[in-house]
Amino acid sequence: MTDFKNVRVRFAPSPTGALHIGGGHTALFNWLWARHNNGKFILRIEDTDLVRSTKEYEQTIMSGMVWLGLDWDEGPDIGGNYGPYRQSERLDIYRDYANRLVDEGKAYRDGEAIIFRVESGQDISFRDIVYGQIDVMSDGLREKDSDKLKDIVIIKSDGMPTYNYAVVIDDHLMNISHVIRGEDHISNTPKQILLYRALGWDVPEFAHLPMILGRDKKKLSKRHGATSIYEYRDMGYMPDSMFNFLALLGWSAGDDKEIFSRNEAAELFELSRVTRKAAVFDFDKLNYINQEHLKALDPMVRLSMIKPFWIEAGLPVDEIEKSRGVKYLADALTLMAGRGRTAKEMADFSDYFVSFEPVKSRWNSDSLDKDKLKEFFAALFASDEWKATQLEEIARSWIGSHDGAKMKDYAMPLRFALTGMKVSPGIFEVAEHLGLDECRKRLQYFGLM
RNA sequence: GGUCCCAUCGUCCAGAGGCCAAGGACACAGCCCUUUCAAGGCUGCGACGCGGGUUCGAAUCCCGCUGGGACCGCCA
Repeated sequence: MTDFKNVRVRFAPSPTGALHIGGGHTALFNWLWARHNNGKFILRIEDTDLVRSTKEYEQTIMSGMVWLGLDWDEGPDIGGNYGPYRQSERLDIYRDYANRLVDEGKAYRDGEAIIFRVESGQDISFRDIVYGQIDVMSDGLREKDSDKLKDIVIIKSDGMPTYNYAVVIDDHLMNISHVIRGEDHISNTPKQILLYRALGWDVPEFAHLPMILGRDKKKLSKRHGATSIYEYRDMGYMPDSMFNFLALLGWSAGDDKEIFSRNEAAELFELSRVTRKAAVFDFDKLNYINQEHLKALDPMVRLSMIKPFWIEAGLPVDEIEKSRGVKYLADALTLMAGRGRTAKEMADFSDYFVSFEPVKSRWNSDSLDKDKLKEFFAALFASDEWKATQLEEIARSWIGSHDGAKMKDYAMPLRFALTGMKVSPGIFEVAEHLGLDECRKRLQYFGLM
């Protein structure tokens, strides 16, 4: 399966909406196959639906792909030897071949449209790389609720080609070796094969991909909530994680490795290992994968992922970066190790490193018995070094020498005063990182010093 | 209604006749660690839809049933 020469695959979205999960999944598998074989990944815009297609969506889809890390070798923006890559710019090509079909008596005109005649008794079976042999006879191409044979419209009355026709012309002319697309296209394939034959062309390899379903096992749609790739970005999922997660829907390398990079996936990917069963989009797994990537990230890169969410929350990130340095922020996130599954969660859980304001609004010290705490904090601040290990040591010995004192009765108030949260990394580490002055400031504010 | 596809733990995958009294991951439960929550470690729960074949032997092959899904548009 790896001996294919000159692999050329394409992702051919119609610009009628943002890049959604299903489209991203298809694009991803095409990219994987191209990169695995050192082939070409082509982006082709199928904008033949005049009323729904827009340039804005075309742009959005491209940025969605860029975000996912799917780079293409030929496309409307960068050109290539097989252009144009926008179907609306290939109209004369479709026209010419349609006329040829009419001249040969294989198609006829009806109104302004051109329609391909479907003959009965044609064996239009094909072998799919993932689904195997699929047997179909042309007699099965019927009109809905009728037993009439259904001819195929190839040029619409508005002069635009139909999907089933344009896809054949383009895939052939663009020298596509493998047509990799969603399983919902399996039943379109026989029609396209009829067209390939009428035109006298060889058919490419076909590989259909399993669908992605919602939790209710219905085709993923708006009803299931987020469908656009961008919505995931905004929720705090990172591109590497989305890539990793999507790659695992309908494919596995066969080993137990589930967390991997784009390059590792490209290296291991095999079309023959793609699953046939539709897969349910599982947020739990996505969360897990995102968390794993979050943990593994280089500190500076991690910071760049978290920063936008801090800024969105109105925190003075740039100010802190200037006064305390980027390393302070990056290290703060390293301290968060494993806390937070999305970038947004991690940002929310660590806001107190950026500003004291959110802490003030989250907590007050009214119900505390401050006298004992003040004694304890005074002991802490007497430390000759503001280091976590040292602070903890002092805390333990202070607690050991005070009858009935428990660590949590002192550590928790400290945690609340410093973070405003009942949950945080080890509180002495937090204290060390915040620094003596900042800690004093916070404790004083709460009347604990 | 017609054509086609699919069917292993709740979910994602492994399994391509004996290595499977079915393995991993997520989720869930419990324990350990512990100043909290995570992370980490350990344990547990949990599936081959049903019925027939073929075979010495079937999750794996065949048939039927059932259950899902896709398509049948001058949308893609």
